[in-house]
Amino acid sequence: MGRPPCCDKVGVKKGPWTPEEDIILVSYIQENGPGNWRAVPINTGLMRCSKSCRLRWTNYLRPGIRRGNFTTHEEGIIVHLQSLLGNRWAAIASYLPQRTDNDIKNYWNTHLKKKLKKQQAMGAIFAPPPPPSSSAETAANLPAAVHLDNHHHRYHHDAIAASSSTVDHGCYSNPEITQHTTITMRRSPFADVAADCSSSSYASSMDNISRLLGGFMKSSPPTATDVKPNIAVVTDPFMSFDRISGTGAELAFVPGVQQLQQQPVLMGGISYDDEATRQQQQQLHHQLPLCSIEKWLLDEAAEQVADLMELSDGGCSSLPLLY
DNA sequence: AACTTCAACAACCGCCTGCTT
DNA sequence: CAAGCAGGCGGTTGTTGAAGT
Repeated sequence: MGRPPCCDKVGVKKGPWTPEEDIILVSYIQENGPGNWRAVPINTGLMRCSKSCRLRWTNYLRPGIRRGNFTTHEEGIIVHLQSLLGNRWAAIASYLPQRTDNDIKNYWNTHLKKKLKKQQAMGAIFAPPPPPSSSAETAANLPAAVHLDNHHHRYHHDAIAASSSTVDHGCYSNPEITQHTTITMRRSPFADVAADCSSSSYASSMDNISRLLGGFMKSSPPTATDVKPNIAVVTDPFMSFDRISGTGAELAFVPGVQQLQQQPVLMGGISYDDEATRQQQQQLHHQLPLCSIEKWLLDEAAEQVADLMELSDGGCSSLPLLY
């Protein structure tokens, strides 16, 4: 037979989470680590279903999440990836490690969709036909799994993970994680978590309640699960992480970062400020075989989109009809 | 000041896949 | 091998605050 039922729906609380519930959940995860969500409501006494607990943790409570204030660069990435992958928000979110799929999805639905609609309307009047380097062409270079199978998008992460070589810089390594993961920069779970977020409602103003719990997870050895929020990997060494600066660690950017078993680490812990380092990065970059989508991410296209989006913000859009 | 409309986003719902028993 | 659940994902709804009338 199968597993016992997750949680009976009778007596399950719905609606917004209270600070008390958040603290209970965070405290529990602090002790036991994320995972085994079925046990969470049972052991904590929370009148929430396991799914709700997981969602609350994944989208709002876990350290390392940035909320709101999407940069133009991030917008460009989202727009471009959406044009390639469709509404596969988890896949898109894997390229923006500090963003959750839910956040990206909401941002798309409330901001970007309108923005693009507007731009399309403008483009229909003013824009020339799409250039040869349109998304269709780019998509043609992607691994088949990327654009063929909507229900198996996780396989494209696998494909990416498998196609990406790993480079051991010896900065940090976690034996708990598979051989894919070789280096990460340890980052304080609370380092600038949502530092610049400002919101009035509880769910947003408490956008990371774990900050309230000093030393969260500090004592716990990093496991395959709890390392996730603390690391990030850079596949694009020249990607602008302007809004992430000051965190005390270089951030990582990795396909499938949300899926633990898929965390190949390509680079880490390197400053891109000086030219020597930049050349070093370029060398490294050339040494690393990248799969198509990563190559694409390194392509100028994303920047072009970002630039165009920026232009369009000024009210004079000439965005090519990529979408 | 009161009411209506709009925007933003948190959270729920249902489906799918893979795993456990 | 099959049944059935957990976890993950995307779509959608509900709630709240801001802006407009």
